Amino acid sequence: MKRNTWQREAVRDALGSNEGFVSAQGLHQGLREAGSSIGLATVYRALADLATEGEADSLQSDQGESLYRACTPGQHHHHLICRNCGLTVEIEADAVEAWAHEVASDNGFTQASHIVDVFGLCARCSASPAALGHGA
Amino acid sequence: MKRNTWQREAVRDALGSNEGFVSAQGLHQGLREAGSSIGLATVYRALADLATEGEADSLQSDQGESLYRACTPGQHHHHLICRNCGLTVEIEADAVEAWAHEVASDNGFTQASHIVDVFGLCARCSASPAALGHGA
DNA sequence: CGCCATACTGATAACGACAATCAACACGCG
DNA sequence: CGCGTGTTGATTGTCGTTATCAGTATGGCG
Repeated sequence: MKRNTWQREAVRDALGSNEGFVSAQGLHQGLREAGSSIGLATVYRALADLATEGEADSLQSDQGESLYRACTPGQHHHHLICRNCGLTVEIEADAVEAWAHEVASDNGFTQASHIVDVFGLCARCSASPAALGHGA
Repeated sequence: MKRNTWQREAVRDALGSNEGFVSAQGLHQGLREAGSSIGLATVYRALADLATEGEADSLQSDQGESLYRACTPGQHHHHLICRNCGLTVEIEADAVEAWAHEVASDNGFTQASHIVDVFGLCARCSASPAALGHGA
């Protein structure tokens, strides 16, 4: 049986109140700082569950860290992510979906799935080179 | 000065003689079994160098492992990867490149880059359900 | 309302991948 | 041949994630 725990809710809530992708550890730290006594392992579990149930999307950062973000459930979409501030925009890509399946078929592949994410600098970060953090 | 060592060559060679993506540790193990006395750290270094120089492509496995594969140097391309046997086909996707930049621009993003990989089952694995290992 | 079974929690240990360390070494050059 | 230095490789450390396991809270039921 699946129980209804405040911890699960806390993670879901923290995820929903975040604009970009967050790491499990970052989320845990944020919750702790907000006064919660939630455990790290629980955050990992909750995030894994959320991702499995389709309520959260996950991707891997450059360093191999898993990042999570709340997403529109039951809808296939991709992400446009700001490399600097983490701002994330959900994007749809019917054309890309079609292309992926076509390419797969052309090569005899079946059961095609795909990973498609676009990284860049959002308008604000593009306009603020100083914020890029590589100031000499 | 950059030296010409047999280790670097061994890694490059091992990478080239492999059809799909390999993990650093897998490659190291393979070289060891082939009689080489190359060290694990050296394999990591060589792979990182190769990837930096554009002679190898890298992607992250589901478990967060970094996988490498030899690729056509200096050319931007993506991959169609068999989920079962690892067979990899290089694919070009001008349309997707254009789409990615367009979507980024539409949302005010600059310096767009993207991750695009397609997974599926290759013709052989599609025809051999028994090989999928989850016989039920 | 209180009890019980059990799913869940959370601190910690284990684990795996990877990076850093550092002495020994080999390559290339004079 | 001998020197300088980039490279190697065994080992250690770091970091993210998962497993462990006893304690706890949840929710159904008497």
